[in-house]
Amino acid sequence: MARKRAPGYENQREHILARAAELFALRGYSATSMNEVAVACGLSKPTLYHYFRDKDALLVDIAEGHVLRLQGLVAEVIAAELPAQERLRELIRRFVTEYANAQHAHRVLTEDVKFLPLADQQRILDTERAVVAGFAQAVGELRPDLERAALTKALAMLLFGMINWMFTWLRPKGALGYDDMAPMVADLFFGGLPAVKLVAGASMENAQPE
Amino acid sequence: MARKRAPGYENQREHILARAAELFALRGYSATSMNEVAVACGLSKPTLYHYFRDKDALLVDIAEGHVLRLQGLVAEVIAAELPAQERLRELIRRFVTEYANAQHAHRVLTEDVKFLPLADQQRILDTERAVVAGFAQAVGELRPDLERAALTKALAMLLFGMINWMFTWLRPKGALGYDDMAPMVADLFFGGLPAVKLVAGASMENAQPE
DNA sequence: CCTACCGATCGGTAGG
DNA sequence: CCTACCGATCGGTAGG
Repeated sequence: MARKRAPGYENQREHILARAAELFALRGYSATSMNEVAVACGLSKPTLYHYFRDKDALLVDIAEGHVLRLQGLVAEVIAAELPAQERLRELIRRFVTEYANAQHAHRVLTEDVKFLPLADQQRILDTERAVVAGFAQAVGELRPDLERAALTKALAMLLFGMINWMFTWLRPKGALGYDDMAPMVADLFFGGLPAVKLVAGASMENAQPE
Repeated sequence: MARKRAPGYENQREHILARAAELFALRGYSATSMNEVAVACGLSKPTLYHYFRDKDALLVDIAEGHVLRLQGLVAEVIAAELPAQERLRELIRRFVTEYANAQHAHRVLTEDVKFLPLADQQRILDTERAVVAGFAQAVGELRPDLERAALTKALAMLLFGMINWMFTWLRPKGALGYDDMAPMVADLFFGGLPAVKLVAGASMENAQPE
């Protein structure tokens, strides 16, 4: 029979991940020392190493945990079986909310995954690709001609660009908040989608998603 | 009388900056050592320090040089006195071209400026703000109601999001290249702009541009 | 312009 | 014999 962990073990792990994500996001992964992480958590460094094998393990848990939650959101929305436009609008709304609640993890995902061993990078990238595919699928239902031209992923990535970039410039202390931005992004995207022209023989096989 | 620099001095500096920008963009600023930069340039570390005072000086020259070129592009296009839509379309086209020619510097600008002393960060950020203002001005001419609602900068930032993010995913070895993306972004943006609704009492004073 | 170093700090782990 | 931790310090390497 498996021995039980101390009761606070998982809570402590989550607390460490949250503090590490904040430090990595603000100062960068390489420039953040394990000692800084430990101090921010009120722990000694050996205690920190009790919860995580090494520095990379922190980064993997932060980035992969975030992207798996995103994949879960996509699955939930798809399961609701909404028409393509409502589905995509709901995806935008939920992603903006999720990003707002996990800004540090999101920044780590987009900026620090390159520091991981290739196997970890690849696994996270594959999950990102599945997320993008969920968005691209809806784009293809709205513009089947883009689907045939293999441009739906490009459009999905332009949409991700608007959303992801938002978290580099919007400081929602003012009157404009994330809740205002989601419909703005959706209106801009759905308004503009019919205006996008086909380009000569495009293929998107060589894109790196998210 | 000022002593003349060796004739190849400026060329050597530019060469070092290009190699350093590539390393910083691929591996991250903090994770790149000055010794790696020196080796990549075929120089000894002391020779590298002959051209640049310290590691930060490399970063400042790369990031500030890039953003000043962008500011120059904005000034050129404004001087052409085109109507707002053509002006913005030309800005998009030129920015995508400039980014494609300076991808490494662009990545350094968007990811590594946070490692600089605050004074340098602030100066670079001010230039970025001027660039964004050039885009936002054109948006305001197309949608004066957004101007009154202080939303033109938010729209300009969504546009920057699409363009900036492009360079994280598009690998233009395939059929789809940067030249194809500029009109796609422009069509999406101009098609969607009329569909954007006003949101309750928004203000953009607290945004961090670029 | 090189070899040879410095003060400090890195990620990770020893003994108890 | 387990877990959860501490004070101290390891071998290497960073920027300069």
